[in-house]
Amino acid sequence: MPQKRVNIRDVASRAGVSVGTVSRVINRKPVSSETLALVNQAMREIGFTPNAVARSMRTNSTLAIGLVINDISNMLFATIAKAAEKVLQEQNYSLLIANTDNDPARERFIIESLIQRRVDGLMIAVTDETDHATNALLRSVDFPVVLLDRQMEGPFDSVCDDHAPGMRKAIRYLFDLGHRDIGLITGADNVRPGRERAAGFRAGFLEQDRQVNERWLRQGRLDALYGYAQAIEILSASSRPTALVAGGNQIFSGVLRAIRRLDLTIPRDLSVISCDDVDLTVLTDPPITVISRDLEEVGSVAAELLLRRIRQPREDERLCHVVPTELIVRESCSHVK
Amino acid sequence: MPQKRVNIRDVASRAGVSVGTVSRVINRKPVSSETLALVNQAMREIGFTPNAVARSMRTNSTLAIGLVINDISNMLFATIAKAAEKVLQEQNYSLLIANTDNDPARERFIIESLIQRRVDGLMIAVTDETDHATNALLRSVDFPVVLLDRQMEGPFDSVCDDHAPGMRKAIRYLFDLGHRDIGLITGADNVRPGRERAAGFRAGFLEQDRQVNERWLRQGRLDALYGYAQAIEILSASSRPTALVAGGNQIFSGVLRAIRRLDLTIPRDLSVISCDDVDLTVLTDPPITVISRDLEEVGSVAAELLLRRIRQPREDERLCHVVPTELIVRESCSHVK
DNA sequence: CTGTTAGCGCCTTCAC
DNA sequence: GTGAAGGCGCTAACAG
Repeated sequence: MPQKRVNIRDVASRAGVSVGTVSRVINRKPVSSETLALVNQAMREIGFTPNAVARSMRTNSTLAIGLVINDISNMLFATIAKAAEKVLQEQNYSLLIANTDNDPARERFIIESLIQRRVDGLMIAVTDETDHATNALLRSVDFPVVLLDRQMEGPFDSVCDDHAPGMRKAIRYLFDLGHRDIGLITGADNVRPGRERAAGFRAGFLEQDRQVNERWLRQGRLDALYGYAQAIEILSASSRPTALVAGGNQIFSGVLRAIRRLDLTIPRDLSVISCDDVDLTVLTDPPITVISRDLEEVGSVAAELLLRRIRQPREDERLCHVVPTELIVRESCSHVK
Repeated sequence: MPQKRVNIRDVASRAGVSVGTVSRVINRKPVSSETLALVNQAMREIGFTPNAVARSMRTNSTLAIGLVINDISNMLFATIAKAAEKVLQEQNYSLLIANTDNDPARERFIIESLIQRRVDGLMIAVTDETDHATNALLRSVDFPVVLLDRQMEGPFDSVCDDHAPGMRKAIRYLFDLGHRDIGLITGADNVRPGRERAAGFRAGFLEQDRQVNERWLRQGRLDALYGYAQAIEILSASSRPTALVAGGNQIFSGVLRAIRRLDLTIPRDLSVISCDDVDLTVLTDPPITVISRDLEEVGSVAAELLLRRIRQPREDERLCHVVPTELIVRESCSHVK
């Protein structure tokens, strides 16, 4: 573990030039080819590595971006993170990832820590869009913020998925198959995916001049446990829907668990549609019909939006990139009657 | 976007104290209760946020840890990352995540960037344990490094999983069921999980005084595409094994795809064992017998090891925490004959 | 093209 | 318990 306390000044004296010249070499500014060689050699000889902390301090830019999400071990966020990191890495930015675990207080703590670290930008899927403290904090920030499938008042760009239209397509599809008794389990209204999916669900029924059965519309959380509990409730009641939509990839995992537990067969006993295409929906038997979207697009567009805004922080209107949603029909839904 | 260019000096003059005193308040050093209140109020009034970059520069510590992996969208790494981040967050450390995409050159680039950023520590699952350039780079580093299920010469702590014994248990289990024709698809020898799983596989056969059928032992990569391709080859040959072990969670995904494609039924046509317990193995039908380990332990122990070493960088011998492996029997294997 | 110099914001002696 | 001063490593402005 060689302690490298070598700095630009050491390089300068070793190469017989000034620190300014070394700095220029590091930053690829015009330098005579002789001094360039000289400096490069000196750097190699004494094992110099530029100190990004000092540079950040001086340039007032850290080339670091924060990503704040519930849980990186959720495939959804992991996929988004990967795509975002790819874009950032190409531009020499680094990605700081922090999990809020759905805790607003923790979320705020994380944001403050990122502020102190002077990140150049932030991508965040806030835990609760109606949380005023978080909103105030995000508004107070002096770097660009991109919301990941969230809506909040403030000068934020966002990448949003077209959940509602997707859900309508799904409902229409189910109606076409003869289903009238349809359930949906998804997140609460304080978070865009839950809100939009529920809205699309209602819109789908409206379009058919049908009433939503409120007992079968469950809006709470987006996690597997919630999906499991609600599915058990809905499916073990005396009368149950003929089709159930899992409004979220983790919810689907819970729903499937419930279906196995109750020993139901898809699609004989129950038609099922999920959101987000993951291994599980493709590889389970039968393969599951899903409302899908390009998650990598979410991540890479979010990163690009951020970089753009960092480079030209014009005060003009905020962008909202919407990612389309698509119904992929597989074998998890059957005709009714 | 209020530009906050307030620093410790502004706070000091606002509060009518010296910068030293403000610094003491920030760092919770003893200060008279009056000045404490004074300073706190001043900080609030002018909206002061400590600058972690400047602090890092001064204290020579960034409170940042790097995590270098192939692909954060691999459940394996996502789970590890989550557990590690939790531990780090509690200690006020932040986590920088970068994907190598299995590219050694990119991996080196990332490591160098982390060095320049002066991270306080690094967790890494190197792409290729035999890569000398990467090894040299990691040895040259002046902060602690923890290897994630990898082995390399050098002053590195590591967290390793007990793959070989787990694989032996699996083989023994299959033999007990009457299987003699067993295949394994896993990573190459230049990466610990692949090497250990293959070793355990061979050991299992040795223990039974049986020969491994080399046609059915495939060591290449740990991704789904490789798993798929190899499974197709093995399973569509004129004679095929009665049992197949997927040596990795992504490989299993590919294997399952191949099985569906060839329209085989588990366990009637083929017994299957996978490694790592994920949604897919639990929820597919039938549920899959797996060699499992506690992935969260991997992440949290790695973080703890790192923090320990950061706090006391004694030169004493390197630690290798080994995480046990366990065979979870489910319904994917049947008796033979 | 190159050298010199003044800080970036903070912490840490050292006096008081 | 508090104030003053130096410097962490680097970049940017200016002068040559």
